[in-house]
Amino acid sequence: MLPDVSDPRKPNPARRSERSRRAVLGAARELVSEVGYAKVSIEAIAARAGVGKQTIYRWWPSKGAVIFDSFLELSEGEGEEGIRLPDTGDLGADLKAVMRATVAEFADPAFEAPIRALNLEIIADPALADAYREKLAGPVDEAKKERLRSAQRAGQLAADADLDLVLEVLYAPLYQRWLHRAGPLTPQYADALVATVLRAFAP
Amino acid sequence: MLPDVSDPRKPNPARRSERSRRAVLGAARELVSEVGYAKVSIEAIAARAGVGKQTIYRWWPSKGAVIFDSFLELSEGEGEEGIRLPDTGDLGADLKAVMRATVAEFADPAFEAPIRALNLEIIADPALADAYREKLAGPVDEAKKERLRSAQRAGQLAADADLDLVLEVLYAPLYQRWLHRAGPLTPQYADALVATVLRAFAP
Amino acid sequence: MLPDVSDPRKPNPARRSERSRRAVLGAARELVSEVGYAKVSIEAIAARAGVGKQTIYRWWPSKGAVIFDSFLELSEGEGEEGIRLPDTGDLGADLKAVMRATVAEFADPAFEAPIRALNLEIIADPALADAYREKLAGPVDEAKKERLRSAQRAGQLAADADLDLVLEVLYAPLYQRWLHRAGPLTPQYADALVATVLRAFAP
Amino acid sequence: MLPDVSDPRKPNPARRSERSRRAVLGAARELVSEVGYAKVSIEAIAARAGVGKQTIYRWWPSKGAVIFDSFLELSEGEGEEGIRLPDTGDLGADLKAVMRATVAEFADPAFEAPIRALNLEIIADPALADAYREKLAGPVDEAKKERLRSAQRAGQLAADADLDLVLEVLYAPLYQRWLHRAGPLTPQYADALVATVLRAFAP
DNA sequence: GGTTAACCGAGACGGTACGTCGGGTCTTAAC
DNA sequence: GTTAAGACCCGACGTACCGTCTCGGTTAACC
Repeated sequence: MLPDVSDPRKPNPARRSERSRRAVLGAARELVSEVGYAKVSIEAIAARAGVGKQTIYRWWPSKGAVIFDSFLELSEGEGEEGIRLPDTGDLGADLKAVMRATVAEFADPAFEAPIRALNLEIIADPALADAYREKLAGPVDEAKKERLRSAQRAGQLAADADLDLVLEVLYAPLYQRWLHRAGPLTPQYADALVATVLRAFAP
Repeated sequence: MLPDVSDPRKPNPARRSERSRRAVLGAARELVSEVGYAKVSIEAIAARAGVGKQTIYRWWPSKGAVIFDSFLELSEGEGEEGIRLPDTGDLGADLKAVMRATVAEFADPAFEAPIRALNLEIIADPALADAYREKLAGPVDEAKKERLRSAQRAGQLAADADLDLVLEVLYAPLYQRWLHRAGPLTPQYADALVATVLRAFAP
Repeated sequence: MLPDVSDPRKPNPARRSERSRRAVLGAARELVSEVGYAKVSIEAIAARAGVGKQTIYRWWPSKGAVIFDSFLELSEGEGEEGIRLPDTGDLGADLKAVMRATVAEFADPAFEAPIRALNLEIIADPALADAYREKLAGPVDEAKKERLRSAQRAGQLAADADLDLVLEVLYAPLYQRWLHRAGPLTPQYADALVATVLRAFAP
Repeated sequence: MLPDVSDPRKPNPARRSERSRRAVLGAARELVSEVGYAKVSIEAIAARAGVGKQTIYRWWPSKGAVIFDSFLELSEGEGEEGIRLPDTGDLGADLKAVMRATVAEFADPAFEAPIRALNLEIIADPALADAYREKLAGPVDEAKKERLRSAQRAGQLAADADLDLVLEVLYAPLYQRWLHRAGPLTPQYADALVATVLRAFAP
């Protein structure tokens, strides 16, 4: 057997220190909350984590990747497969509940800084965008689509509706408002989006 | 009347060098296209523009502000009041044309770097976001709403539709796809968005 | 007749503002005392004096020249020709008095900064060294030599003694000690120097 | 024992790069010769040495200290204990030889710039003055005093003469002339100083 | 007594260097 | 062989001054 040909001095993950990994991700999370994404430096993460800079460079390709991983870490184990939206049989009511919760989450100033940081990374770095879609957004979107399929079966949504499009029409306006700080995020706004989608994709 | 109390050594705009201003904005524009937003440095802008660094720091608060201004500069005088959307009387056809053009613009790799740069700034800096909405997005949005009002009068759009919401539903999904590189931007996608809006906000 | 060939836009001294001249020299003096020679900037002198920078550049070739002039100003009118050393007939006693006074002056911390500044300039700039010898040191040295000649006539000093050398042997050790901070400047030290000179140049 | 409380992030000298140290001192030496002390910048030293600026700031407190060190380096290993003045038994002859050599050295234009630079630093910075006396002047002065003691034993010099004073009377006039460019440095001048000292401190 | 040339204050300009921060690489010692 | 530690080279930061260059506004000399 040939030795790993994609050689470039790859470290051996088997010997990786779990202790250091967690310390780095924890420090990254703290620092993003404290000083904001732009002002976080690898130097500071290493110092806070009590870790050599090299240890960070060895295992992550960029500052963005570290911080992204620190978000991943948070969301993991959250439900383990178990992400599932409420299904009372009334699509409108269920969507309103979910959208109002989303609006509330975005409006929480405590989440402002880290979520914005996460989005800046994703926008700037295609690789992170892929990882985001696969690891974070993907499972959630799948759960949402599952609820929509249930609605289709119940005759509350056009059977031929493009579910990706439905989700985009539902979430993108909210996302854009928040991203651009273009207006207030209120429960009424959430309701309006749900109403719009129900009308656009009625059977 | 008191002499401007917010003293901190403000420079006198009357003596500002127009020559330097244009050189800086031009250099900023070039550099963003060449190396991308993140890698542009004030140092490089000053060097390229043949200008002292202090001249930049004197008139702009941040790198983002310089680059933002360089975009503003581009769009100015573009229409001078004259932004107006086509109005053939057929809202669907007109919107499709506009949306397809927008899709094409976003897909053009030459605009990728600068537009992404602009968006990163806007997302990261509330002050720039305000300026963006007022100076760049505002006039365009107003023109779009004007077209929608025309459609309302023609009975092609619900008279009580929230035009801000209409625009968001129309553009935000497209914007999000592009921002997250979440899928291809095709003419079909543009058409689908138009169809969705027409259905959602039908009279 | 040719117009002044050494043309380079010489300003006309007749129109020079005496007010500005004094303000500049005063500010220079103050700043040297406050922050030390090395940290004085032309910018600061101009600001303190309430004068445009150009006004300084118009009339002085360098920072050193300004500061040097500020010293000249101080010493002028001091005696107008009238510098004369005490002559009681006892050379030893007279020299001791003068040397002890000199020692005391050098030891005064208030004079430390400015005198050191003056010396740094003189050492670094040959032109200023010439001006110093002519305008400041010259008259004083001449007065000292006059006293020595009186001593020669009185038979207290060798008639063929090289008076420049005598002065150097008297003052240079003191000067060097002060300049290099190589030891304490005491009245005893002054006395020792006088004794040395009297022995070396006894008739 | 407490760990060095004067904490401020002191670097660890054990890990210091000898390569960088020598490169910096070499570059400093060259630049002083080429452009003169005042025009040497830390930036230029770093560039010439192929060294990061931080490496200089890490190990030296000021430009003066770097340049001073570059002189120290030169004089080291020069004699290793071995500084010793000629002792033919004839103090006058020996001193004349030494003083004439000193005069010749000072008159050499190649040494003018660096030596003047060294002196400016010493005069301006008390810390460097101390280092100078201890590391450079000290050993040489001790050798000179040794020769003088030998002369005292031989009855050529007053047994109670203050040797520090003797050295000052011998060297300070010469030093002052050179520093102020106050006159020519000739072998005759050297002889005159020796004669003066011999007379002043004759037994 | 009115014109005009100069000096004046102010301060923006293109630059150089400052001293600091952080990036990413490399070395050392400890485990 | 990975780790914590941290020195290294490098590039950029934002600031301080440099010496030059307009600007209006006095001001003194000459018409």
